Amino acid sequence: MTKPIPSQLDTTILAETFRLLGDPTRLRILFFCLEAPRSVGDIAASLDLSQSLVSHHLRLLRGARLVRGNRQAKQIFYELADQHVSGMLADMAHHVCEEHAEE
Amino acid sequence: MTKPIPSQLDTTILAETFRLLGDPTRLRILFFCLEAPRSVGDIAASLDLSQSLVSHHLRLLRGARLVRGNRQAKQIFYELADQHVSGMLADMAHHVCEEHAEE
DNA sequence: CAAACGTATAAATACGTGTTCATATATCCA
DNA sequence: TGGATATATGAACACGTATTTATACGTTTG
Repeated sequence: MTKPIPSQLDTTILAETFRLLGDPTRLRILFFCLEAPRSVGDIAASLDLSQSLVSHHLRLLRGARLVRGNRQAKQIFYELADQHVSGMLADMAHHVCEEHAEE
Repeated sequence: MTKPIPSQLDTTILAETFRLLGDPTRLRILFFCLEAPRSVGDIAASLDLSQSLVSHHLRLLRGARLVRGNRQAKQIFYELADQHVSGMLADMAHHVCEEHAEE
């Protein structure tokens, strides 16, 4: 039940994750993949982004193990990789709505 | 019990918060203030940062209503402004420890 | 009031990074 | 195998931003 301060290293690692979540485009991609696994093309078309841009962002998200891609024929379907992340995103999506009500 | 996708605007707002959390220095400041309200000088000394740098970061955190400062004589003590944020940070601090155990 | 202390602001710089454009890799189909 | 589709990669650029240095503002105490 302690509330220890994370080490500087832990903090840096955690910040790295937050940093990735801190881009609107990436966050939109994550929320879109939160509903269901989505192909790169679907993401690009649905969010009105270039295929290249989506791919670049997915690479970063993959590198941080935030998303996970499954090849299905020509397409690759991406989904949230971690229960932690998807849970947190869902919470955040919930909180962001409440924020508007406050004050 | 729905799991709606946040609007693009909501996502941008949320990303703004994540972006602020995505810097190691700021995150260290937040964790340090999570334990107790801290003066700017205390933050700077304890985390080995310049007073100016701490002040700059606090300004950003204040702007996003993530921290809140109370003047006490010459010093200003900063603490986490929002229950949401402090709760999330505590969770994160918890998760980041678990991560190490995984795999 | 003036000096001292604590904090905030301004300007400048160095660096990272989001985006685009062009091209490469990979998988399927005729 | 060759063409078509889907995804990934590389280079280049524009822009934001974290940090430093110097200075200003505000508050307390002689």
